[in-house]
Amino acid sequence: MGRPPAKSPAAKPVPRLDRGVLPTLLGYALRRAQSAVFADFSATFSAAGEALTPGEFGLLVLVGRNAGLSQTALARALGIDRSTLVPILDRLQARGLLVRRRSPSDGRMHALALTSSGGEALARFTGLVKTHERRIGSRLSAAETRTLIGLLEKVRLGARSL
Amino acid sequence: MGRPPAKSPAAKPVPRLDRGVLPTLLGYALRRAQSAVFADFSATFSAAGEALTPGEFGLLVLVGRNAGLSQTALARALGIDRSTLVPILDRLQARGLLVRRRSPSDGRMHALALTSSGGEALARFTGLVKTHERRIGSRLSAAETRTLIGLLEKVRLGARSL
DNA sequence: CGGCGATTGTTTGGGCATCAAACAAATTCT
DNA sequence: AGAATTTGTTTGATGCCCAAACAATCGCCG
Repeated sequence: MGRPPAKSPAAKPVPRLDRGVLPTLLGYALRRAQSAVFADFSATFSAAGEALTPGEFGLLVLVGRNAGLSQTALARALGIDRSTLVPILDRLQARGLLVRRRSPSDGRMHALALTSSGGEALARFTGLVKTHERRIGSRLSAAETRTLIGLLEKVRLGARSL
Repeated sequence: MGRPPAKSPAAKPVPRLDRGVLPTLLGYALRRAQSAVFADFSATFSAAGEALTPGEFGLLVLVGRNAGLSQTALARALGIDRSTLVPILDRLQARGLLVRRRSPSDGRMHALALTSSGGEALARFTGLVKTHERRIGSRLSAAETRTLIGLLEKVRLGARSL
């Protein structure tokens, strides 16, 4: 499938370009893997007629599991600015997946919560994520997957320059 | 500066929020590691008074190592659309790091090449990247780093849904 | 108890990545 | 020669990201 067996002598040279040091770089491998995984995530959802990004999934899980979370706390957990979170919540709220309720104890805060339909959607999404995870981990044994997650965690901690 | 050592009993509860299934997900670990690594990359460069993204570094390496590369070939290698590449090259060219020369053999193509100053800059950048790589890999043995890169490659191949 | 400082969510403004669609110029195929 | 393809570009639409400024609200402290 790479190229027509041996037909046209030099239809498309496909020069197999030189990547220099890149293949030895951890950051490069990470970036490429991340990109492929993101594409697989998107494809898995759109194939099921759903639309969601990994970030939105993480957000929904966090809100679903932590009742009455504030936007600032959520932004912190996601590692993004509070102002960045606003349009994301707007969209999710417009889709009817979550609501911003005024906190009774503190009039400044919004207590975030999934709607019932948001809860159902999250269950559905979680199923799709499991399918997706099965695919991206298909070339790894269960032990390798655990190892990988552990190593990624070490990288994350080592990178801390924030 | 983090917080007053042990003064007020419950100044900020910091509720340690529940991440649900997220910690078991490979995609989640990947995304978090990627984010931290990106931040470390930026910090490493800006601390040295330079400014570059991982993507730009990869692009420069590719152009430096593959003389006369066309924009379409480069976009393919980077996994982005040719139209996305245009403003990126504009910026790099404006910084004097590379040039678009018209190909003598094919008037449609641009033969990309680093300028001499671009070559010098790339050498400097490569040094910074090595520093950065040392930091993000600081909690890993050399063997673990190799293992990690190998596992990431397997993930990338497994994810192929393009 | 009244004002001041801190916190929260939001708006605005700027930057950058990404894709799709449409186009002119150049090349290649028929 | 004429048609089809390729290449780089422009335009338009999303979306993420941050910083700075702001109104509303809360909490502390005099």
